[in-house]
Amino acid sequence: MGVTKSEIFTDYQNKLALAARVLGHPARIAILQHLFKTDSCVCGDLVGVIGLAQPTISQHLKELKNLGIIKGNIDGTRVCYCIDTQKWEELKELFAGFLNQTASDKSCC
Amino acid sequence: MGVTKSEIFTDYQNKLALAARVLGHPARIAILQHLFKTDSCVCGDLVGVIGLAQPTISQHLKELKNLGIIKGNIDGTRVCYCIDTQKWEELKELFAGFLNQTASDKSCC
DNA sequence: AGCATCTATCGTAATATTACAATTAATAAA
DNA sequence: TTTATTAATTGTAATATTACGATAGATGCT
Repeated sequence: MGVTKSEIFTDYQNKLALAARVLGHPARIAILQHLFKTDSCVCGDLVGVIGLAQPTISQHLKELKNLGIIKGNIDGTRVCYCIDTQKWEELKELFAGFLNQTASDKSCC
Repeated sequence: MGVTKSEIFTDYQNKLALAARVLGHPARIAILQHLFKTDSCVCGDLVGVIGLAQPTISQHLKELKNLGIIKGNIDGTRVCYCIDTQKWEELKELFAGFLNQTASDKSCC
């Protein structure tokens, strides 16, 4: 086999796992960090900043766009990217709801 | 190719991405939810709860253990699992530090 | 129009992940 | 000691991911 059995899990479980998987690559973390750091639209210098080939960066940007947390805007021959602040808040809430769970320390473990 | 170029990224980027990737499967989300929900040691009923084969569950548990967020404790023929609350707090901080970044809304995007 | 620049897509190779049957290992119970 | 029970490991097939060269598409410039 080798294909995740999404159908046996809840929508929440699938949604959270999908979001986590998109964050699960250092290049995508680096891209997001750079977008926050410049705090402006980043137009075309991502390849130089990250250090991967242009098609690879394009592929990572596509996944971030698919998740919805970045937006692209065509500006001549360039494309400018920035964080979708609305979607970022939603992502934050999604993770917070999961990570803020608390467990009591049990003697058995 | 096909192998992530970890060496071009920072330790933080690699660490966060690794943690996110471990959370990036619905079965592992489901396992963690179950551990929190029962708020006690879960001994042996995970296969029935999640709905995947025993070796598959064992494999997912191994990844969660490798990340350090769950602990296992041998109890006769069974193994009891629970959340490592210390490590969970660290994970929470790791994600919070990243997710709490804010961006201003820019007109270009 | 012709050329330069930048991004997306296609094709493909290498590697990683997911799932499970079969087996092994370890303890409990009879 | 034999048998039952439970978890981990091994082996393997199917699929997904990652990376990049080559190419295509779109816009700007001369």
